[in-house]
Amino acid sequence: MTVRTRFAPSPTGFLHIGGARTALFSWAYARKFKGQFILRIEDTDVARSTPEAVQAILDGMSWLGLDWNEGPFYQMQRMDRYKEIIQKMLTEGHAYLCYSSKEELDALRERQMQDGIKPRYDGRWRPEDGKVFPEVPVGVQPVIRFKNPKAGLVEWDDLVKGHIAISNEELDDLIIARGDGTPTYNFCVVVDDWEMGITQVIRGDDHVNNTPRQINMLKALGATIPQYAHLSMILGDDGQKLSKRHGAVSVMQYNEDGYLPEAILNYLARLGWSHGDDEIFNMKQFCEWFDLDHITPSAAQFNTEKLNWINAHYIKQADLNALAIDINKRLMAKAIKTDGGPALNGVISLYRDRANTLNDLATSIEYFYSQPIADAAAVEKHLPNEILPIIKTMLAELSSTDWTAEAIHGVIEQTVLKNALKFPKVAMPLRVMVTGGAQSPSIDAVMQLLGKEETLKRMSVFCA
RNA sequence: GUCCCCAUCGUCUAGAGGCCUAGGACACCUCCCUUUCACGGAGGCGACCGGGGUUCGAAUCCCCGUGGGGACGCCA
Repeated sequence: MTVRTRFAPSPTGFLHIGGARTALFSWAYARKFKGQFILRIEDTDVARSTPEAVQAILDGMSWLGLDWNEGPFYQMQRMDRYKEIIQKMLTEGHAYLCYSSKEELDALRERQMQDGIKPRYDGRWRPEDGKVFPEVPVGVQPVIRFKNPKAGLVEWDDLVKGHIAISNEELDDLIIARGDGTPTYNFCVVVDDWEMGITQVIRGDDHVNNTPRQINMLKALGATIPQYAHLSMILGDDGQKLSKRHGAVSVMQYNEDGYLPEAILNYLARLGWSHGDDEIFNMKQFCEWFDLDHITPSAAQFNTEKLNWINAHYIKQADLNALAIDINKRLMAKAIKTDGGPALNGVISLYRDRANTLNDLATSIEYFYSQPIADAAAVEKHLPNEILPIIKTMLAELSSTDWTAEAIHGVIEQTVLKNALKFPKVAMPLRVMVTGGAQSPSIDAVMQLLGKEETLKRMSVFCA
């Protein structure tokens, strides 16, 4: 049987890191088995779903390069089909009308909590032999409930967590259609997973408790039951749960922050899944290696430090021209123009090994394209007055030097020799004058790239 | 409260009864390289939640405890 997996986000917000990993794993599983990956938008919560969120999810997926074979399917467009099936369940006795009001149910729930039992619907409108029902209240739009089996065990072999069994006594008759007739999540998932022929449902841990209900509905419908794989959640950097209020950010934020999609993907792949000691691998490799057997059942804490390390790795590997285009954009966003300045490719080559993010990289090379503001502490430390005469002499010598790194290096070395100094005594003042700070790659390489005119100009400012 | 799940270095993880005096990676520390800072290289620090079993032998299997998490919506 062909593997068919799906990613089924609800468009109530952006694609965050947890959703991205779920999508990645579902995608990789389908790719590994040459199957299909399906994207389905679960937008039945009309009040909270927005077209902006749909777009944000699509953007996130495409930035990461997670492509799908079918869809996106929108559940709101499948209303007719859901209603048809609900009608069928009603006729077949798998579902029934319930006239309990929300207030009534809230009160029930509260009482049950107080009594220390699991809150659940008590089945007051559930049709049973010889049962006498209360009078049907007027003006109440009934909801439709699934008639869950009362006894027995629901069990499945979770591909991540192993065998799980839950007693039907723990389950109540869940609502499958609201008062206004729109079907609810648990029902739509069941119908869609069934009709879309999903073979492996790979989703978040928070759905474990929905699984037995879904299996019961699948059984009532005579549907094939897919395999389930429940992924543990991703905790924030601080070990706390990610939520809208705390730490959950859009994957697109990582784009803005200067992370490469390859790095995010590679990092996410290793969060909760492993292949021996392998740390760095591309998506082609990942799709070959990926399996559900090596997924950790416990929650994983997000670690930005490690992400940074992986990102730095991919920056070193990245195509130089692509890097230049990206960095140029980031500089432009800060109103720094690179045309007319030193060639970006050269500058980036000099700096790419030192950056954790593209933003770091962009920031570190800003001084090539705009006047640096000299760091006062660095000036104080590396530019003592007694060095100025030496700098002046060097300035004169440099103005008649061929502008190659070797020639520049030669001038510095001669100066060092003539004045019986250590190399840094001359290199550091130059670094501060030219870059504005005390850290940079080889100063001769920097000066060469910056250009003769600009370098001498920056030096003379300090010699005035 | 009830049900379900989880538990190896600070973090991500390897580990499917002997290969484990527990391996790798990030971070941290030391040294080397060096023109500063990085990069890179070489070392180092650092963990099987506790208690009972099972077994010749347990990080690995079982039970209990403890701790953490999730679910209990006319949300998904």
